Amino acid sequence: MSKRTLYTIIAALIVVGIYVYEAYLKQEEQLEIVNKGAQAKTLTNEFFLPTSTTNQLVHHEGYSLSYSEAHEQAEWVAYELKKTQLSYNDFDRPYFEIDQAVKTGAASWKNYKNSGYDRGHLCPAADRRYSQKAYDETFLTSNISPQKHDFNSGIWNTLEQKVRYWAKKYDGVFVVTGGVLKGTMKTIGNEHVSVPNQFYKIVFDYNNGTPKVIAFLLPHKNSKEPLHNFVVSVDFLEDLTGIDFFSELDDAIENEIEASDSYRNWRF
DNA sequence: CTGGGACGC
DNA sequence: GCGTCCCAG
Repeated sequence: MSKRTLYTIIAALIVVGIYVYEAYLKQEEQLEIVNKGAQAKTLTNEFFLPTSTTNQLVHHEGYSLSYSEAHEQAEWVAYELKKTQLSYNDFDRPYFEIDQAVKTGAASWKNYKNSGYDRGHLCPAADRRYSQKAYDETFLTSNISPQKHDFNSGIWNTLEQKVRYWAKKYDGVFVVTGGVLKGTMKTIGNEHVSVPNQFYKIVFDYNNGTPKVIAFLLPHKNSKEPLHNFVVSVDFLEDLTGIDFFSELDDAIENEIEASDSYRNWRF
């Protein structure tokens, strides 16, 4: 065998070796994502998770979500906000990243660039300030929806602050939130991210005597009306979205709390 | 708190 | 792409 042939063979082996090694690394990375999801799932109180109409559940450590590929955003994001998680840590805002745990491919943040719409958090960054990791995790593109800035910084922000107030007052709450992905919607970006015409939020107090729930449906525009003007029943939201929000909850409790659109048990 | 955009490396 | 600075609701 000539030296030249030998060198050619060695070079070929090196190329193949690199290729195999890269494939190995990629597989390890995928496994890590899957394991993290499984771990997060066991840490999540699954009984309260809504159903996924899109059959794509994603679990992160700080929240779970159901991703709608058709609308390039979550149909719901759900998380527990414990009283002990409320914190005044002031982390630097990271860059938004594509959520690699979304198998169909989460939207790029570039869809939002110069769109005129905010990258509106569904699980608010301020609700996950108990650790840098949890905070950064809210900046995944699976956790955002296009929102008008005056809405996001206005009545939506007010509602998010109210949730933190309730979490403190009632020693923790469960939260489910999202845009209503129905009807005719405008889209933004190359991936056509839908702009919801309404946003909802459900707050569940599970450990303060009798379980109680309050649900809001807000048009996608800012308002100076009081928040209680936007209270609806969970049943109403279920009819609107097709999502079953408390399917794992005891039926008797479920039926009672879902039918109510009263806010008499909630202090504003 | 909720976010945006411009500029330089 | 990342850091820094300045901006508004």
